[in-house]
Amino acid sequence: MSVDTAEPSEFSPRQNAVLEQALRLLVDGGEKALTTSGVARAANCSKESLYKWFGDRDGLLSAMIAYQASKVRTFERNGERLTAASLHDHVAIFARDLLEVLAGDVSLALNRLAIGQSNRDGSKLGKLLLERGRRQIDRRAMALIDAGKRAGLLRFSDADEAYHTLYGLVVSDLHVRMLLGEPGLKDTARQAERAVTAFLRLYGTDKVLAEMSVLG
Amino acid sequence: MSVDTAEPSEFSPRQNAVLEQALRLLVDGGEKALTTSGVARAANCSKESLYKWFGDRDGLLSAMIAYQASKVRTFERNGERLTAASLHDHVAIFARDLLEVLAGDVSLALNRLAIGQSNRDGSKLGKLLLERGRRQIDRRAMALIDAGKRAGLLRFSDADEAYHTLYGLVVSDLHVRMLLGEPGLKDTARQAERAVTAFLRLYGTDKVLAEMSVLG
DNA sequence: CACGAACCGTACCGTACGGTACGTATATGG
DNA sequence: CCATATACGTACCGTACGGTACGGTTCGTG
Repeated sequence: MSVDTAEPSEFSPRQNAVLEQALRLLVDGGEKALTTSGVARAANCSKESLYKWFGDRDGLLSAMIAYQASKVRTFERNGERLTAASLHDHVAIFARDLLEVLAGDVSLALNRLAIGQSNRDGSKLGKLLLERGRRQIDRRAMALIDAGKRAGLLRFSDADEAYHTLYGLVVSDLHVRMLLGEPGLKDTARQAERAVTAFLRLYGTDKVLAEMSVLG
Repeated sequence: MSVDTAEPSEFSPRQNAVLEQALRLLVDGGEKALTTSGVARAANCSKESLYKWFGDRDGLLSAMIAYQASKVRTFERNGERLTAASLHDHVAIFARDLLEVLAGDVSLALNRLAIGQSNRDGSKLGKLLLERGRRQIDRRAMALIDAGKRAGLLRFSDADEAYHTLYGLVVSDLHVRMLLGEPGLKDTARQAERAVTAFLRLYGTDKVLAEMSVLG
């Protein structure tokens, strides 16, 4: 297992600026618009530099994913003591954040890119996206539900199973629908609230369930 | 609202054979391998016929989706009286079928194709895929949970909400992971069973819950 | 049989992309 | 002030694709 040191800056500032422009091109026009000439033009750099820095086009794509992942930082959980109410709130916030991340322009564009290439390159980009992009949010969620269990508020045998249940309740088919381009999927608040209620009903201990029946 | 007459054969047999070959090319090599010349060669037809039948490349892609959707037929529900046990079984079967469909070679390839093009063509293919490919399975599920409600086994106010919850419980992030190329996601039986249990716990009436606590 | 429609195979065209090479400018260091 | 490195901009090359044109073949029909 490799050490998890997210290098402070995997690329030089100049290279970061180039990757930023590349992401912008990708978001605006899809993969077709992401040509090496286009990136060079948009970023005011030469194609020769592009190839020197990133090897080839696939290297550029990988670098874009790595760069974007390095930008997203999910704040660490503080060690406060959880109550039924605060657990509910934290899960709700997680749900909303998750939906917000998945619905982001850049996230959607990168997922589309990786999915489009996944049966050509042996899903190299897909693996990268899952590892670099999802680990953060996974860890945050796992820490949260683990804390809920330690506080006697959640009950489960397999934390991974519980997390995937939560994920499914929150996201449902929204991610794929957004990836397919379906518009007007912005009512995240209601969706998140429903998911939290269902999750707590499934995995909450009596303490939590009592609180819920009082409130709802 | 348009009449839902799935024409017995939207295309001629010859054209169906061509579309079959095109799907095979797409499944094997991804979008990059799906060239007009390649399709013509694989199907022993001329490019001229291709353009005559389908207009242009996008027309071919749309035709592939329509053709594949027309092949998938989900048997109608019979009107038998539901019991707690048979409801459980039917939902479990639905869950397994859903996962099996989503994990299919052709389904994954077409979803990847539509997603890859979704921010270029105004998500024309994505819309097509959702409308033609999902309506069948949606209707089947809605009919099932409606029957469960009429039999006094399920309780919910919004059938659409209940269905999306079931969908999320069954699929979780498996679909996107498969689209990204993650291998070894074949343990559908356990996943389906977990989803059914959770769904019935959320939406089952006392009748169902009693039965469940007896069984496990 | 003759005619025409549909179709096959191939050759062809324009374009656009990935990748490379070269000439020039800027800056850093001795 | 010179030398070296780095990077910019442009031009260039090979290739491969979408789309079109054309000659030859099959087949149904009057």
